[in-house]
Amino acid sequence: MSAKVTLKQISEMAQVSPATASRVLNDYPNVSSEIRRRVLDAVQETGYRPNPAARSLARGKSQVFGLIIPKSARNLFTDPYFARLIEGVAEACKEYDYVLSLIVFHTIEDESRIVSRILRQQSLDGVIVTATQSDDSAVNQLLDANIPFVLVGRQKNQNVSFVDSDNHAGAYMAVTHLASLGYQRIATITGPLNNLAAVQRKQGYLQALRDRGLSIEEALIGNGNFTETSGYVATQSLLPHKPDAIFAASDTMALGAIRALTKAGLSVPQDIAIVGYDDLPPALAASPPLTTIRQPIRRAGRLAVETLVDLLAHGTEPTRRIILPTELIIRHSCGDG
Amino acid sequence: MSAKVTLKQISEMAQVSPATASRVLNDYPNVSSEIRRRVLDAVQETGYRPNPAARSLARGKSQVFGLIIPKSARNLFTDPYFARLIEGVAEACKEYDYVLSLIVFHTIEDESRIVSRILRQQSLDGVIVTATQSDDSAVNQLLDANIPFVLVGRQKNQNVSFVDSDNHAGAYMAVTHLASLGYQRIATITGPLNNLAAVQRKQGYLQALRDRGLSIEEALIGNGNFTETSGYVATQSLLPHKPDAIFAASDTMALGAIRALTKAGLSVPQDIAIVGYDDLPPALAASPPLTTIRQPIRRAGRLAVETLVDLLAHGTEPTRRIILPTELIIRHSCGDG
DNA sequence: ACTATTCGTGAAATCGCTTTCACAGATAAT
DNA sequence: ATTATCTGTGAAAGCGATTTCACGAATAGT
Repeated sequence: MSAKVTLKQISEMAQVSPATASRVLNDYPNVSSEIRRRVLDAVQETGYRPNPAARSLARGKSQVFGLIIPKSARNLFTDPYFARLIEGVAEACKEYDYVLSLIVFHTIEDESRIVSRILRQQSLDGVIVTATQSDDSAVNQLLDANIPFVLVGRQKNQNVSFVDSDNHAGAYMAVTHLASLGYQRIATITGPLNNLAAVQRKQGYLQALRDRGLSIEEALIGNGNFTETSGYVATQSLLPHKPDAIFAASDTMALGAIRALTKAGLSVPQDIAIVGYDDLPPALAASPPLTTIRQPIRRAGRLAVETLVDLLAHGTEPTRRIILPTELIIRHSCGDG
Repeated sequence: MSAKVTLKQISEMAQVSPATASRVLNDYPNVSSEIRRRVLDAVQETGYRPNPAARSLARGKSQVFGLIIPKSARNLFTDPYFARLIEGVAEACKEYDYVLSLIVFHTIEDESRIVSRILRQQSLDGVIVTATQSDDSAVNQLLDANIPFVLVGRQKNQNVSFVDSDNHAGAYMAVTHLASLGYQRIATITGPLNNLAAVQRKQGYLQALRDRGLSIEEALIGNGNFTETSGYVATQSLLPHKPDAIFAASDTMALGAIRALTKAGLSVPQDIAIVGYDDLPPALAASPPLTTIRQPIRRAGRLAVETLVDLLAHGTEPTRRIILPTELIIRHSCGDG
């Protein structure tokens, strides 16, 4: 029950050559059912599992996927977003029998260097990259190196496979919801605009305003960077312009907004309505519980893996573009529900 | 610059045998400095990196650590705790040149099965286990199988290496802080008592009460399970007994407590003081910002890896027991600061 | 009935690195 | 001076799979 079993032993037990045993294990077509059974029995009996290192060496594939989280995401790492994403990725990797290797950059030199190390080392079959900024060099390096990868969250470069949620539609939904409740002076707090998701949410906001016939006021657009503090600060600069509702491009910023409003003696939603984005746990616990946009993060992680598997099996062309739907979760920060 | 470089090529460039080249790469003592230089030069020039699969195969080690997160932690996975822990672990793994393989259980059958799969597969050099419950079978299996591992967070079984933070001292500090501010009827909301950390925090609470000469009242001890909701519920059952302060064994529960208090028309800290535990980001964003106990989670992750490396190098005996200090972070939920 | 395919199987090479063994030359011990 | 011990190095044997090649048997084609 203990010492490692090898293919050779299996083949002896089944009285076939290792070659044939290997064929059985890899589901090759041309093996007689009789032999297939004998081998499978031996495997069953011994609890044999192929040695991954040997297999990697012989096949020239590692059966490892890397999940790379660039330095720029460092502050975001405390964000439950990543926990969710990682969870989805880990789960799917396990299912497809890949080992998940987590690669977190900490310093900038890391970033440029590690990617090239990955290549030489030929140790990753594919890579999932998340939280890229518009200018991320990692993407280009990966591209140059011709190593299969998929992005979670889009990037400007059109020529890559990605899975993303529909930021534009999510923001549009949020703002439309506010408008339909009768709010007129709807402000927004954006994310950092070097992040494509942030840009798209902003555009969704603008589009909704236009479609609703509401005017766009520069003063009602505050800039944040997804952090609580930035939400707090942005809200303070928004207040003089008398918004009656705020669409924050992340829950965390929405929380900051609430804090600023409370401090200013305003109450939510009586004085100002708020919609967040993400539907992370704190949104539910906030007071009032936050109306927000939910994006299927875990599913995105899983799909990223599945896309990668697909890429490996069927080639990287054409690039896969997957956009997941978002939902409006109505709670109490808009005065309805 | 591209196609994979092998040891053989290096050895040819340096005009030595592959054996010697290997020696250089692995820092063996008996190689002349002349040859060492030649080999190193060739490595430099080609950007050679040993093929991990081949190395694993030859050495019989995988250079992979597993981080296993049992099913029981599932609900906790949204907890930033894990993000932090993973970050620490990932960082240290990278430093020590290990690949980190994330193993998340989803179903119970998973748990019992996967561990045994890990063994057969001989694919993990070591394992870090977190969020174990008192009765976790994974630990015993690992023990039986003789595979090196370290726990993050203690467990009842004394015979294992672990890194943990000082839960008892943390709780003690929190409660002592409340007592020294003059609070007399200090309640607590515990974590699930099948979790050793929760038990230890409760004991720290009790001890502090005793040392301060405060009486212990069963009615002031509420049971929670680390979730927001459980904090909310526990607080409601606590209120009839008129506590003037609450020590919640997690920030998340503290948030639930605040919600319950607010709903009951009580304000923090004027009516009731609160101390949390963890110092996760929401603690800062809460209103009022939460006084809490900070534990060095990321560091714990890093130390777990280092301990594992040590275990591998110097044997698993004696078991390593590392207890990290906690800090009291004073903010505004206790009426001071 | 006879050559041409297809099938099922085993022998052996290979993947890239580590490690044991043997050996010559240098150094130390007697 | 002679034998014993190191030292530095290379040849070659693994590590445990996969895969190519070859070959006899079975099947198909004419």
